[in-house]
Amino acid sequence: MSDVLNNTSENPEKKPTRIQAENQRKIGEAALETFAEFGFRGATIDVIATRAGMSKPNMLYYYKSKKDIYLAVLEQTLKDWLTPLVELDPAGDPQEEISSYIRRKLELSRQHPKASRLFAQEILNGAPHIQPVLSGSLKELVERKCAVIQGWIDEGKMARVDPVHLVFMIWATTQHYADFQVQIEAVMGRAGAGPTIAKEAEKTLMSVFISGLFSGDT
Amino acid sequence: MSDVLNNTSENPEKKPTRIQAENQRKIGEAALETFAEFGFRGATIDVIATRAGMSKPNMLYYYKSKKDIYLAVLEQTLKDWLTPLVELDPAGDPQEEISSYIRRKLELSRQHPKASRLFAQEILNGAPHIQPVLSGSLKELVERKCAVIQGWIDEGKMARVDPVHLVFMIWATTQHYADFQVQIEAVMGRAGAGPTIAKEAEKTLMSVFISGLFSGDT
DNA sequence: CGCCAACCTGACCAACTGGTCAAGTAACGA
DNA sequence: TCGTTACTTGACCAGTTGGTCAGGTTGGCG
Repeated sequence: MSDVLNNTSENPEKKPTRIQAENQRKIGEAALETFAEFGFRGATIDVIATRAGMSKPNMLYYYKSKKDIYLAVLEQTLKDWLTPLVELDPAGDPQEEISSYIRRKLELSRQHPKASRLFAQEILNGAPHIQPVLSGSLKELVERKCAVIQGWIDEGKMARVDPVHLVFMIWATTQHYADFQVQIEAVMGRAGAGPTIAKEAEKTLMSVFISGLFSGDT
Repeated sequence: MSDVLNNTSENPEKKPTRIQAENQRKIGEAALETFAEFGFRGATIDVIATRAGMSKPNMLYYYKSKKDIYLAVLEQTLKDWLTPLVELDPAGDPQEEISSYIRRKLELSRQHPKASRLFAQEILNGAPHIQPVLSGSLKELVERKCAVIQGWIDEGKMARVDPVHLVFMIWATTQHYADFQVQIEAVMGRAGAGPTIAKEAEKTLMSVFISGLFSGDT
């Protein structure tokens, strides 16, 4: 009997085969794409398996259920997601720190738009799988970083804005370019101009945020 | 035979009965809620019918298919959606116009969060039903209004930012409070404090946008 | 009151969905 | 080379889903 599998994240067993690693990568990619497009309920494991280039039973050999696949890919996404905020440095220069936070978030949005959309879907669906994370570690992280921002404000180093809403503004504006990509491309009338749009976006965001936060009229 | 029904938007027939109006309203409300939460594929007509308080066949007596229901509610949403931008007045004072545009969008987000989420779902799904609208009348509207903003910029009345990205920023920040409501409430740790959050949000958005756009250092 | 169209429903169906299983094939160390 | 284990699959199943239909009930108007 071989029941060593389904290494979602629980078994303490041996290292994965080459085939295992490769197939899990394929599945992850296909799942990300599919869940990002249709949400958990709307996505079907048939579609995911097809996009991953394997049969449905074979996919279920690696992850034992649709939910398992979803959780695996969501977990990875979530981790990547928080990294930029984690890196906001209390000891750094406020303007520099906020600038590079925005830049990092924009870059993440541009390089992993599907991950952003997956996350958006989860939240839109009511965050049924990650509610605890949101009101747990995410809340805690946000509070910690908001305290840092509040400190900068109190020192007169930036405009007096509500830190948490500022964070929301940054999340909103940066993720927008991933989540609403279709709309943006439609409105701007050029589907292939990703890099150009990204450059313009960064310039605009920077301009508004920086002069909105550091222009001195607190 | 009675086949006068299915007045999605095509038949040129007589005015709707009181029962008709009432049931279509119920269906619309339930459909909005359900599609907003699960997207087109993830929503089921059973759930919609149940939430609307009627049997599935009866619902299908008013709209002949799931897609019909979806299109009806999406169409209405889309109309409401564009109103604030339409009202941006070229003859008005730039700061006043942009301020009230943001305020109107925020208000819309607050009063119709489900509509916002429905729209977000449609875009995330790749906008399969409204692509033409996006690259047609929406694109046109945005271009017209961006020309107005560009005019203000050229007259030195506001900061030199790319108008279309400014519009995206406003869309992103305002809709965020509807689309990511669950996340916001989780992070802020108070589910019932809608009005309070909205007030803080408006203050923060205003502050950043206004001093970002009108603080004079172009 | 009597009639007709509007309204409503349980029962049904074919297609799809998540998931299982027995059995077959490929990889690889001894 | 051979046996064990990892890998893969077609066929299948039970539950769900979008949608139909024949027939029953109700509202309102003459």
